[in-house]
Amino acid sequence: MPQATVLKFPDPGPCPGAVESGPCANCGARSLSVCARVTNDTLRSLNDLTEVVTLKTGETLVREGDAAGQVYNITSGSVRVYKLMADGRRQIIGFLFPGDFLGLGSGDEYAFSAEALEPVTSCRFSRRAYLDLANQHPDLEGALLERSTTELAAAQDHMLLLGRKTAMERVSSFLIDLSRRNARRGDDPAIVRLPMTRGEAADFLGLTLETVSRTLSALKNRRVIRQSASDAYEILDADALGVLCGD
Amino acid sequence: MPQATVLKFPDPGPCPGAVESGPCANCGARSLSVCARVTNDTLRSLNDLTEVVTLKTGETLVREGDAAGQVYNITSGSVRVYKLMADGRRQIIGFLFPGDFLGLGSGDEYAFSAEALEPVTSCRFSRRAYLDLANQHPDLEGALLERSTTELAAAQDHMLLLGRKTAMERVSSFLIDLSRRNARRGDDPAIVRLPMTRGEAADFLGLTLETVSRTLSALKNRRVIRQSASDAYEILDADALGVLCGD
DNA sequence: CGCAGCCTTGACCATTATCAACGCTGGTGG
DNA sequence: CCACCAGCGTTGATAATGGTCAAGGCTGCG
Repeated sequence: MPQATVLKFPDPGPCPGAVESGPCANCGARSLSVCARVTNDTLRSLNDLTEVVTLKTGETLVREGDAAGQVYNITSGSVRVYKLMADGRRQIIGFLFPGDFLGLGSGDEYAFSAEALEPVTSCRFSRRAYLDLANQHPDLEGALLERSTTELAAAQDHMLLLGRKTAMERVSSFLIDLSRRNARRGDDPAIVRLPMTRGEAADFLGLTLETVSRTLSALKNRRVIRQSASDAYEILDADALGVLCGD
Repeated sequence: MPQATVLKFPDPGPCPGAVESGPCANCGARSLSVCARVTNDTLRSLNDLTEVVTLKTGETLVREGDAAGQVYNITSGSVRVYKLMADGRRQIIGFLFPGDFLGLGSGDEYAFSAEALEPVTSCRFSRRAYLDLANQHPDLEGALLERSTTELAAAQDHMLLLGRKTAMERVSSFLIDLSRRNARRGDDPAIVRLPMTRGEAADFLGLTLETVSRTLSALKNRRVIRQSASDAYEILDADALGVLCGD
């Protein structure tokens, strides 16, 4: 089983939620995730209980059923979060990118597993300590609730996708979603990177890898997207994609 | 458009979360939903901002896109929560039964609509006031977070169902889920009531109404379930159902 | 250079959707 | 009071979307 490399967090380093692209433009703290609501004072407290964790491709962050003791904030790379059925069928619940949290909304045990899709760096801290800290900092508590609300809304959108959308609508929605997440992080929304395999995209979209491949090919043939790197597509016609996604 | 009947809450009446079956066995408060964690003092404060709302079949509790000003706690009846696509395709996000909350984990706007599946009574209170109160009562805040965690876990289970399960596995999982919810409310887990139409069950399970009907017939023919009323089934072989549900 | 892993494409198949007919039930109005 | 009708449920026949199986190509790494 792969083991994570653990480095002690340098003091005074970036706060949880910091990303490689640097400090947040709004609050000056090096955090994309919580800056809008959380004071620098709170951020300093968070710093004290953080350690940096780096993982290689395929290494495990959390395992379904394990005690939910830790929270991660991704600072670089990407992560797959998934559930397995007894016979090996896999549903990927979501992909995490820099700025995203893992494990905040868990009960006593993680209800999912999470693995690095590519080399990952993350800030890890105790979930208990984080929740205690949130109790003392209403601004952090608010950010936490807002975060879980966003996550739930995304889950509901994904239920609509899985339950009612066609293959073309699913793939189009996926590209739009990735593009929007780029925009939120300050990356180019026209260039969508797909760090996951076709099989992983399929397990996220409720399809097979062949159907994902065929559908991407169809979008290429229609000149809606263009392959701009081995793992990236350029969106040529965002309007068409918006129509194809169904909503 | 149907209009809800609004009655002023009688003082000192049941707290939000109360159900018709009476007070909670643990804390004495008439609440199924928050009793495990919330003090009677907090409950009294909640009482003050509550009004009772009754709805007839088909009436609307909240509409997707409306300002998320109110929270509901269902005390009797059942509710469908759903999202629509532009062309009318519907994904039902979940069904609510007595003790369930609606609208707690919302942003500025509701991301879904909700309608009464049958006559409903509920306690309604201001979301803002509720969140403010939660800020002052750590026990309530904790209950709130726990609730949103549970909801998220349920959403993730449902994603697995929608993305990866067969029709038989979906219907079996659905029956098991309803049975478990019965047990949690103190009802008989062997008798599952289906207050929704086949079409509504289908829109929840990502199937068509015909497939739901056929699958229930197959379960009847296999003597796994038995129709015990026009809208209820008895689970004859819970073990078989457990195998059929896939996990 | 060769191999492993991933991607693409084709041919065929199966699960589930669609279309259709008909039965049941409960509510309404003659 | 009974007949009719609307809405729901069941079942059958057929169709289509996406899955399965298979072959071959590309890329990167040892």
